[in-house]
Amino acid sequence: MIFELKKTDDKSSARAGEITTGHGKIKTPIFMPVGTVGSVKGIHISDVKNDIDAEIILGNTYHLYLRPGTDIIEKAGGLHKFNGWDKPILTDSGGYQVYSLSDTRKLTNEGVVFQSHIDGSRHNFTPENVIDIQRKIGADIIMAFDECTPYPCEYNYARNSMDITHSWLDRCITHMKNTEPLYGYEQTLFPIVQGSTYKDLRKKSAEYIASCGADGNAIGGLSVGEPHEMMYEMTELVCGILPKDKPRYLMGVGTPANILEGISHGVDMFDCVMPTRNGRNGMLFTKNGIINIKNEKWKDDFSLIDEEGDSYVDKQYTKAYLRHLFTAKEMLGGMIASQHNLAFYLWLVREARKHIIDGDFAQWKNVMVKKVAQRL
RNA sequence: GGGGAGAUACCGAAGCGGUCAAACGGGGCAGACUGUAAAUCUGUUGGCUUAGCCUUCGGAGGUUCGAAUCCUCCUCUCCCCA
Repeated sequence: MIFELKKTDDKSSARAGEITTGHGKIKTPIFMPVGTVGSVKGIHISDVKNDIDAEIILGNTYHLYLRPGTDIIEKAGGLHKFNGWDKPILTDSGGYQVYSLSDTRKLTNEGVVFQSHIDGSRHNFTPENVIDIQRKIGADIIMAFDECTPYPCEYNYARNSMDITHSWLDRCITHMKNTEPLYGYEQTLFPIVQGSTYKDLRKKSAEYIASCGADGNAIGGLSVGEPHEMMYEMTELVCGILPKDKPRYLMGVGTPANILEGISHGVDMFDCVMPTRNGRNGMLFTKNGIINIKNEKWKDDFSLIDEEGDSYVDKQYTKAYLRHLFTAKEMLGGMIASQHNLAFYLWLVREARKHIIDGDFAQWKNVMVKKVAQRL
């Protein structure tokens, strides 16, 4: 994997760059749609590619391992062949499930035993087999196995968890070196900074991760309920320590405003379920603010979903019609909203990149952050 | 024509003397959602000057300290038989 910095902003830490992978290039900053079980929920792969113009999507180790099972993915020839997405894929390691499924798992220094949310069966995840699974999935970017700590989190728990995540990282790096990609293209490991909301822990973790010399680095354990200012503060602190010549990935973030702030602090990659999940639940993100399309006020608004939107759904359907679909519980409603939201998120990061290159990112960002957070 | 059942809030439907402004569904309205156990979940749903008061359980009377609940009459609906 190669990362090339194209431009750095004068008035902020924002950067424009380009990542080259075995499945093509990614222009940064980038938003990566989440496709947990191998599908970006509700969206055809052709629309992810041609309408939304996504450059890379996510998959999830825990979920794909449980279903359809690593053997099926391997038989298919990897996730790219299985779902038909021929651009880069990044897989999360299951570290987020250590957090989100905390009621049904047991964490030790060795790894994590999960009880399947599907059938209750027990499954052992270690840094080593998580790498093996991701090798078989065939992700271009592989995430290290970590614990995403909850918020709030006691200092001692956060410190101990960070130490475990670091030790797991060492084992991931070793295991990456001892294994080979299965499908003929390079796979790159991203380590993950943890440390909850404690500055000293974040600093220590960022220094540790920086010292590993990986081709890209991630910031985890944020956007789990902490105040936005805290998230920005941690992001800024960590980005100041992580190497400048490697891409930085802020995991699980976020709202359009979160993403713009993240970019201004030097983040290059983002992913979040928000455009799809909130879309399925009737929330539309637009450059002028947030719409709850289920609200009564849209019932006879026959204007287009988003006059300035890039997706064909924006010009194909009206707000009143989309509201009707939600009211009638038609699945097309969630699909349209998801597609609109993803197209908007991709527009947002492309526009950010343009402004970084043009040199007026900071002032553009300050205006946009306010606009996109408004309630319409 | 004969026999039977019933009328409760936006709709369906419990309640069968006080703890009933009335369970529970649905619908309506609003909110939440951040490396997806989510096409899910939560709140709210008579009015008002809201620790209280006012008006509501088909209509009109009545019994009772007290009625959605008991009695009388009326109106309407549904089912069965002819």
